[in-house]
Amino acid sequence: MNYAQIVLPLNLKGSFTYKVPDELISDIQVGMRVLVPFGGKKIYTGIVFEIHQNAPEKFVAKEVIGILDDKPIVPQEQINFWNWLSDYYLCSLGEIYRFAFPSSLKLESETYLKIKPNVHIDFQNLDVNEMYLIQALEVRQLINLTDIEAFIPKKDIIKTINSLIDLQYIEIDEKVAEKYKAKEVAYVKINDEVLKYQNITEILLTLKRAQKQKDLFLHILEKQTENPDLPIKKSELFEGGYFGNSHFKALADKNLVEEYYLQKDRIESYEGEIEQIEQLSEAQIIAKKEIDEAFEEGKNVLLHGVTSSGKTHIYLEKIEECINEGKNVLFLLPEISLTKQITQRLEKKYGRQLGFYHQKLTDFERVEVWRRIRQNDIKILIGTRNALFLPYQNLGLIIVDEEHDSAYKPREVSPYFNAKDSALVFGNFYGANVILGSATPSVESYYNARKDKMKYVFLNERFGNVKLPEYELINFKEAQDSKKVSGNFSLQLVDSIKKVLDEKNQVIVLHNRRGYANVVECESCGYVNYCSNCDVVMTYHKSTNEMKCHYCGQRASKPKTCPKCHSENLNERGVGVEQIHEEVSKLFPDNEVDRMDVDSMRKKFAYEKLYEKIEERETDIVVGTQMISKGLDFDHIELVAIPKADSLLYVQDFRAEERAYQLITQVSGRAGRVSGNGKVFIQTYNPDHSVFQLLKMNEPAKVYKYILTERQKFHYPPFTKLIMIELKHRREDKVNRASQFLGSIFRKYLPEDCVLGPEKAQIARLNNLYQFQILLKLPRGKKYEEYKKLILISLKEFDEITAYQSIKKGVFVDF
DNA sequence: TGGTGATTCGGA
DNA sequence: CCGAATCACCAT
Repeated sequence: MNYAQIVLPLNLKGSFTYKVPDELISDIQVGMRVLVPFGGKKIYTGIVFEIHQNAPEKFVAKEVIGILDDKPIVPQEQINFWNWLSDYYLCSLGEIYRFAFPSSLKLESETYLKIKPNVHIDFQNLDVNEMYLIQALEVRQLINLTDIEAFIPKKDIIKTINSLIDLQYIEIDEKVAEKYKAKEVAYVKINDEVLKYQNITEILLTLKRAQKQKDLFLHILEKQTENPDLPIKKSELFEGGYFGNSHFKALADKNLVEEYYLQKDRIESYEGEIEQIEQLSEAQIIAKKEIDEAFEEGKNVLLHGVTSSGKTHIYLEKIEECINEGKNVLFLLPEISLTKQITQRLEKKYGRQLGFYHQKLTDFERVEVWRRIRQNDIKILIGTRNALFLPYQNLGLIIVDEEHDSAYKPREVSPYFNAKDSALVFGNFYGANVILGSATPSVESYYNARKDKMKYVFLNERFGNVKLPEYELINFKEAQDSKKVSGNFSLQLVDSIKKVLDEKNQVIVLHNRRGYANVVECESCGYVNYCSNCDVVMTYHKSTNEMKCHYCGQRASKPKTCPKCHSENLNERGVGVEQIHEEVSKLFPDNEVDRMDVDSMRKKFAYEKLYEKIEERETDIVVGTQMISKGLDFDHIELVAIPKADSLLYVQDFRAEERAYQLITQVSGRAGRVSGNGKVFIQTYNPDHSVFQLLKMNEPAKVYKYILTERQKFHYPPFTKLIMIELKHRREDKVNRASQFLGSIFRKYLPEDCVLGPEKAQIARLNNLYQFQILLKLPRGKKYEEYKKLILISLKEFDEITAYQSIKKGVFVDF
């Protein structure tokens, strides 16, 4: 007897055992998709993770229904990777599977209704809904459950179906249908027979009384002879409106031309010129050499290149080398909107061998990329974190660009994994080299590189030896005391900006807080507007004149009077980016000032439009949130201003300083990219703060040394490992008790100083769920593995308490 | 008391 | 995660 371990696309621990029927045993292989029944009568697409002969003892295994692939769709390297992810991040294989696969590849059975054969239906005794359903079934034979909603009220559906089943009139059926459909495009050509055996002049004679048909025939013939390998699109013929489909049809009826179909990629590839890469600078050559050496030793690389140092040049060289060795490349980016520069350059060089994979593709587009990767049709794949799950054949190089970016580990979607760290392991499974690149590496990566776990390669100069921007700290307290301020801007800053604008250059103003004012408060009774779903005050957005909750998205209109005491003295407190934008517009009325944040970029192509506006220098000042630190590589930005820099540091998070450093450095990098005269103004009440002082020195090593010392002092990563467990429930008392209990289990197994909490989460209630957190601070190395086993035991012990099963639990490794 | 919506539980 | 089973509550 043969059995298989199957992973199902459900959030369930581990894999499930199924019997492999004898007729399938010769075809089934690890990594293939199979159809299996699960639960009541549903059929799912599972992945074969193992084939063995051990009959289960505690239950009777169901049988595999069928195999969907003729060769494995998940390569062994991916299977290893999934197992590692599930083990390291304490998440289930099912979760990973659901995340990894486009849903068109995960077929699920759908429930259909049909009329039982040979029944006599007595319409007299049916109610209206039952009548509708029967009539619909008589017309359509099969009806999908969701379609019924169109003609029966939702609440009556179950009742209607059940009663008809009781009457033995209808039955339920499960069907699995292929979802993916190739897109087909019509092409035309001259009938082969015509070309071989007939005389063109004769044909033209027969067409002499149909001028348009004749013209069309000649048009197609001409195109075809001109370039026999280039298929002619049918739609192309009708462009300009001279020919119509009737002309074509007439020719086709005479068997002179024919129509054929080709499957078309949904994603258009670049088909323009192919270009060579530019020469590397001296510094780049040295850096590249160091990378080569590291790869020889089998080491991965952290490429720390200051802004505009031309990391991309080096990537391009390494990509080229890898391709020449016949291997493929995976290029990871934190988000797809940043692809512009890199893709433009790669497209010109590799054309059709380039593929994209990211969250914005439709499902069918994803499937097409899947197939092309599987057929080894794509040499370079540019993608976001979900591109780690494509079925690569022969991966030689992985590049993780902007490796510090937090988009590599979003907290909102499960499974919770960090794509940057995972890429290193993934590369290992494939025997591929990995480069992590950034102008501001994460402290963890920097530490690992310095500890020789990776090779540290530092590119300390901008390309073409352009000078790095200069930092200037403005003591805002002093400016205020000497009355040299206008709102949130010191006169010194205003003058500096003016100077840059006078030279027809551009300015960036960073203020990392959305909305207009943080809080609207009643002056007489102190009332503030809380979100009804979350324990969070709502932010005032002036542009849309509404209050928004930034966590659950709820909106409300702005109160004109205090809802509690009806006072009209409503006070706006806390400065948001909208307010800074308004201020800047007033300070520089003759200049064009634009705002860039998630709220103003919501409209379609808003980003593209603004990007172009800046590029064409129609915009003089861009005011924005952290968004402006990414991808805005323009030649004429000479000044970056951060009017309220302290707000970047006042965040309750041990990474606050790291983040502030990264954000300021990234946004500064936009200044003086060509001129080398870039200036960065940081307005602060604490000009002596270490982060600001260190930034000013422009010596990254000192910044990292400072942050690492702090981290070591307070036992934070990279010196310890953090695991955070979050419990959520609608009822506060229940989740409170549950987290106390879980905390006590942890304390039973782990040393006291490893367990912190439970505590109310910073946002105690989110979307009507109360949340509590337990933080585990664990030692690194061998001890960690030991402790992790104990954590697993603890979590299992907790799961066994039935009363707490309704509590939602999230486990975040490397929090 | 039966019907409805919410909660819990098992799945191979 | 999904559906079946069970539970809790309310109107009749």
